[in-house]
Order: sequence, then structure tokens, then C-alpha cells
Amino acid sequence: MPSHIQREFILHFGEMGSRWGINRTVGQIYALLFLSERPLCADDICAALGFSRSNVSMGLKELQGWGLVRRRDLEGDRRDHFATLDDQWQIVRTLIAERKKREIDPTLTKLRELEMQAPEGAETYALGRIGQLREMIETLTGFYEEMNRMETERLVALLKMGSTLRKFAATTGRVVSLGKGSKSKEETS
Amino acid sequence: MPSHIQREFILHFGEMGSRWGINRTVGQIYALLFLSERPLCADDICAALGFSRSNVSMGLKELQGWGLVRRRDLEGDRRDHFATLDDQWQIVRTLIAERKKREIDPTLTKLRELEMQAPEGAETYALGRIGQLREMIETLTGFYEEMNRMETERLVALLKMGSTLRKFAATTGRVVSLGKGSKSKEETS
DNA sequence: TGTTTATTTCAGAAATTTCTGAAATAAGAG
DNA sequence: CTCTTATTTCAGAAATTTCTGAAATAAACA
Repeated sequence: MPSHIQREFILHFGEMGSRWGINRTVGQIYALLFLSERPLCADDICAALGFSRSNVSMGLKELQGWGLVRRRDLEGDRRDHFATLDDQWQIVRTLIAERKKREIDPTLTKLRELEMQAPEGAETYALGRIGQLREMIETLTGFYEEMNRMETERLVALLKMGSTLRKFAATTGRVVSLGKGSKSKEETS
Repeated sequence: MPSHIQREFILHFGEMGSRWGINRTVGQIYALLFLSERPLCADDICAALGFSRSNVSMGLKELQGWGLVRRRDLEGDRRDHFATLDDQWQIVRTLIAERKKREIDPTLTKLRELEMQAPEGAETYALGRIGQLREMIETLTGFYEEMNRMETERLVALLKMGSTLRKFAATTGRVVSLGKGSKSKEETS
């Protein structure tokens, strides 16, 4: 039985869950595990949240699919227990990696496909637009991969640099973009 | 009546829409407008996609709410016409800003609230966990705001830097992280 | 091995979201 | 002001997603 703060937190995650493409149940289960000092078994979760056993089972499966929850064997108890990752930065990495996989990669594949199968010289406007989109997504995912390669400690340092990074881009950016010969002359509205 | 490529693109966006928290209709309307060389009116959209007039009206309203679609008055036609933003980077900025507003900010507010109203000295574990989460979200949104302040041209240059950025973080990062005294000793599994 | 306990699956019930057509509202044109 | 055309709203229909309980499966123990 969760405390007041826990309850609030869990309910909030339930509501937000729907904005995040996971459902209420799954959000609440995650929130409960996130705040729990020790791993919980499915029955604990049923008791705490009042969901059916099968619903909890499904929810845990989905969370494991996301890589956000892990099974932990607890000594002296036959039942499976579950816990969230400890390191919050690892959570973010997992979350972003999964969302990329589900929300970005399929689109990138599709755009490349469409460009390949395009008929000769026709549809210039649409193909141009698709090409722009693809290039941008490639740039973004490239950046992501670069960041993802970094150790957490350095990554966090970078994230906390504040205006330093902007200044760095202001000086170095110019050179690099010249070097690469990016045609960044388009603009609008 | 869209071409084969257009149709494929539109259908893909419809399907992906659901993973993006917008629905099929809205995704398809956006895709259609995105590929269209000139602004379209609601009836054009109905005709092209076969949705009811009211559905299109709702969809356009939602897209305008997201800031992804703009009304354009077309001379000699009384009807409202609609178009997507031209600059794909502006689209990404808009998208991220909106998602932050809808998916991150409410949670940040909630977490701060919970920390404020916490009873004296109790609930140390849960509060610690909530604090970690809040700090991390603050770091991330701070970084986002920093990036968002940059002009597109520089931002793109930065995004395309590849390993240069990682090297920069490797040299400068150390100093910053020492200065801040971040206790990054937790890790797992 | 058989018995007990834990977990998963799955068909349909319940809840939610999306979509439509009809009615209401707004906005030009004469 | 009236007529016409464009747009929005909204109650309920249709479709989709979520959730449950019962049955099936698996896994531990003796």
C-alpha cells in the first residue's frame, strides 16, 4: 500500500503514460517499481495497484520489452521479482534507443525505399521533400549515435555545459560546415 | 488523387501517427500537405483521403494546435487553405517544443510539487528517487534550451560534427564535471 | 513421478478513442 | 438584411485498445 507521495507519483505516471505511447497500467507499474526500494513480485503489484493478475503480467512483459524493467531472483522466494534500472541515465538511454527504434527507424527505412523505387525524373517536388526529410533524420540520428557512444559521466558534463557549447559551435561550427561542403542555403517563412 | 509514392508516404505516416501520439487521420493529413506543392483546402483533403469533412476539420485544428500547419489565404478563393512549414528544421523544432510541453513539463512540475509537499525526513528513498529524476530532467531540458537558442545553420553544423564533439567533451568535460562535483558512482547489472 | 504453485495466454467484456452526419455557427456577396 | 457558401461543433456510431477471468502451460518440489 503506497504512501500519499507514492500514490500521487503513480497516478501521474499512469496519466502521462498515454502521452508516451504506453498505457495507464504500464505507466503505473513502472512508477511503483521505480519508487520501490526492493524488487516486487507480480502479486505485490496486483495488491498495490488493484489490477488483475493477467494485466500485470502483460504490463511487466511490455516493460521488459522496453528494457526498462528487469527480473531479479530473490532468495527464498520462488516467484519472479521485478525492478527498474537503478541509474536514471541508463533509463533515458534505454528510452531514447527504444523510441528511435520504434518511431524513427521504420520511417527512415520507408523514405529510403520510396526514393529508390522512384520513377525517372518524375515527382520532383515530392521526392525533394522526402529527400530533405531523410537527410534531416540522418543528421539527427547520427548526432544521437555520437552522443550515445559517450560514457555517462562525460555525456552529463556535456549536457551541463550551458552556453559553452553554443560558443564552441559558433567558432568551430563554421570550419566544419565549410569542410563538409554542406549546402545550407535553404531557409523559409 | 495522390501518386503511388505519395500514397505510400501518406499511409506510412498514418500508421506511424499512432506511435507518435497523433492519430491516423491527422498523420495522413499532415503527410498529404507535406508533399503538396501548393496549399490545400479542407475539401481537397477530403477528396484525396476519403475522410469526412468534420474529421478533416478536427484534424486540421489539431495540426494547427501543434503549430505544424498554417492557414494560407489563397487569392480568388474564399475557402481556407493549409500548408505545412517549409523548413524541415523548423518542423523538428516545433515538434520537440510541443512534445516537451506536453510530455515533459507537466511531469517536471509534478515532481517539484511532490518534493515540496514532502513530510519532514520521511520517505527518504522515494524522495531521493524523485529528486534524481527531477535533476536529470532539468539537465536535459537545460541542454535542449541551449540548443534551441542556436540559429539553425549553427545547430546543424554542430549536429554534423561527428566525433569532434565527443573529443571536445573529453577534454573540456572533465573540468566541468569536477567543478560541479557530480557523484556519478552508481551503476548496475 | 504426481502435486502444488507461479506464470502466460487468450477470447470476449469494458473502456476509450476515433470518426461521421446532421445541425449550428460564422462569414462573404449582393 | 438575406442568401449562399464555408466551417465548426457535437452526440452517438464504429473501431480500437485495454483489461479481465478462466483455462493452459510451465516450473519447483517431494
